[in-house]
Amino acid sequence: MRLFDLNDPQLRAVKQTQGPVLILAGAGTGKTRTITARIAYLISEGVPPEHILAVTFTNKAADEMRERVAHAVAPEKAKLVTVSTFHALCVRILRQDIEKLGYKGNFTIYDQSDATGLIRQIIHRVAAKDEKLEPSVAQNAISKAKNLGVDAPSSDAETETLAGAVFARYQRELKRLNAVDFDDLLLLAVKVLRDHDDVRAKWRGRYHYLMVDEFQDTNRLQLDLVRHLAAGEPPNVCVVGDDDQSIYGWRGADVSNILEFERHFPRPTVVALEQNYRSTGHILDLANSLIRHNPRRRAKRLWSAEGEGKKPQLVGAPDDREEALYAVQELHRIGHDFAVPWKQFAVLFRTNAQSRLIEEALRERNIPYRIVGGKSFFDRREIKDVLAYLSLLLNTADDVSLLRVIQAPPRGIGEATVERALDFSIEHKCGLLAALQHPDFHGVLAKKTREAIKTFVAFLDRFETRMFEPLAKYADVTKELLNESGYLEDLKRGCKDEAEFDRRSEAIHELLLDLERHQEKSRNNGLREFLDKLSLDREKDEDDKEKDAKDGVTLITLHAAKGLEFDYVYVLGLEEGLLPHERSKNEGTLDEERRLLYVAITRARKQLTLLYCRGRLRYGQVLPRQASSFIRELDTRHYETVNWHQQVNAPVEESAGLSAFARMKAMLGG
DNA sequence: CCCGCTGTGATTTTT
DNA sequence: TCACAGCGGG
Repeated sequence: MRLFDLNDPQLRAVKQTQGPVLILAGAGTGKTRTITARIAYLISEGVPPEHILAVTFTNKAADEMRERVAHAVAPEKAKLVTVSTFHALCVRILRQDIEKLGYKGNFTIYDQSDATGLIRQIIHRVAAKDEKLEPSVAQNAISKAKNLGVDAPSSDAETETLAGAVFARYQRELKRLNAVDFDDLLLLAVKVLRDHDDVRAKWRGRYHYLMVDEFQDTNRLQLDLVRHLAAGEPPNVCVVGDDDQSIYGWRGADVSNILEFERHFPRPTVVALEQNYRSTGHILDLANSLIRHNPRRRAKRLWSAEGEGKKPQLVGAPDDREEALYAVQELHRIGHDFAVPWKQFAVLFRTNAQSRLIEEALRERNIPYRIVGGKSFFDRREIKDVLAYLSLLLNTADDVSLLRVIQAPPRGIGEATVERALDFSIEHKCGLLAALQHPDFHGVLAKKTREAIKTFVAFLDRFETRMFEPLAKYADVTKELLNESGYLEDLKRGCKDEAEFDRRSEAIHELLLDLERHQEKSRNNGLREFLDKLSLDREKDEDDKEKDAKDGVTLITLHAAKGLEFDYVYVLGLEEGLLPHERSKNEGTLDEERRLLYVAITRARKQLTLLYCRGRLRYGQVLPRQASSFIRELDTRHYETVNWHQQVNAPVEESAGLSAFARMKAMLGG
């Protein structure tokens, strides 16, 4: 690592290896480079690389850091550094020590939708006829509680409520299924470290230097985890983050972790990185002028050595259609006139629904685009089905997977039978698979159903044996399983046309290829690892080449844009009620809304356009809108207001009549 | 089992 | 308006 590439504060952060260190890394200030340099420096100072642990939130960040470490130090040393996400780290801890908590080591990890399904089931079972509870609402509440370290309703009174009862039941069911959800990974890891001195000692002995990225996004459990892992007195914990970019409070992230770092780790070295290498001056000053209005924050001021640049623009459009047309027309013009590749442009918005008008406008002009987010590869039905088969073979107590598998394909075990088996399993406190096989259960069934169950159970047995035979190839066995179960046939039957079946079976094929590659690399226990990795990393790694080659405008939510940067950025919907969002007023999270806009502004390298409209089509009606109160907080010296009527000199389009109408309507409404 | 009807609710979503 | 879950009928 070339330390002379670093600026003074960065260098200070790198060289302070002992005790707690807080690096306040403003947007675009070279955070990752500083962390990487610090790891390299530790190694150059003689710290064994296997004693270094770096924790991130996303797999993407972990991959990136791993790669950069590999470039900074000798490969054989880089390999020994542990770079992991919070969740993956917890899986490692739990795979070794979860038995101390009464789970089995081969537990299944439920993703969001698995968990939702289970909660839906439980509500169905627990709720009285006149009671209603949205599964997602319950799931959110449960998640929030768990993120605070609570693993059961805190009082009898609470258990009396439907939500409380569902919570209690959900935790109990998970344990019975030998399954954990994402929050459990943290919760249980903290628990096992907290309650078992030997476990804590083991993990503390392993890592002597801890680094945590995006510390402003940590929740209470994650802070607890760090505290349990941090060894030494004072502990060598280096956290990196930016309180101004804390935008995940609604998911349990607790800014006070970074704001009150000194309380958790006394007498830290605090270094602020303020020199920004991304944006031009006006953009940074605009961002500074906004974020200044937040009361609780660590003072810092981004600056650039690269000059003022172009002033950001503020555009007020008559309605959302015009807003979209304006943004697209502008980026089209710039892209065209200056031959800027489309991937240097991004359109940012608060809610996913806002992307539609932009999409339409881009399509009209034949401009390629990509939408970040949306349905992932692993949410696809056929992929979930195959993974359910594999999970079930590894953990036959996993009823959620069993329920999925039992009806894909339909095999003569219908809903009624499953319902009865479920009741039986609850009554007799056994798993669903055990219930299906129980002689007492068979008593009440028709002969045909009994036979169907026998066939199914025998089928599972057979493939369990084959899958875990020595030298068995997982991918091959799975292929046979999908054929022999009739799954593929059923999949084909369910497809509208040949093309759809090709798409779906191709997806499965890809998955199995991944599995094959994975098994070749890892020795034993490879299937569990494979499933773990998939549950924790939803990103289907497209070929990097493919990704790079693809050019297109990025359409992305404000949240998802954090950490990214683009030459030209358009931020839509700076309106009261949208940004800040309506709900933030009730929830008292105006600061976080402000940070959200701050994050958006600081994404731009060269040029920034902020847009709002006076009327927005919502639920079929044009509603009058007011410009965001945040606009008043922006320093007028650092942006210019675009006069709509003068600016819009575009060729008259078919939309002209409509927009005049909309404008009139908006005027009348406002 | 599949389809279409009806009612409902509608931020953000690293893992 | 629109998407989607939950249902009743064919």
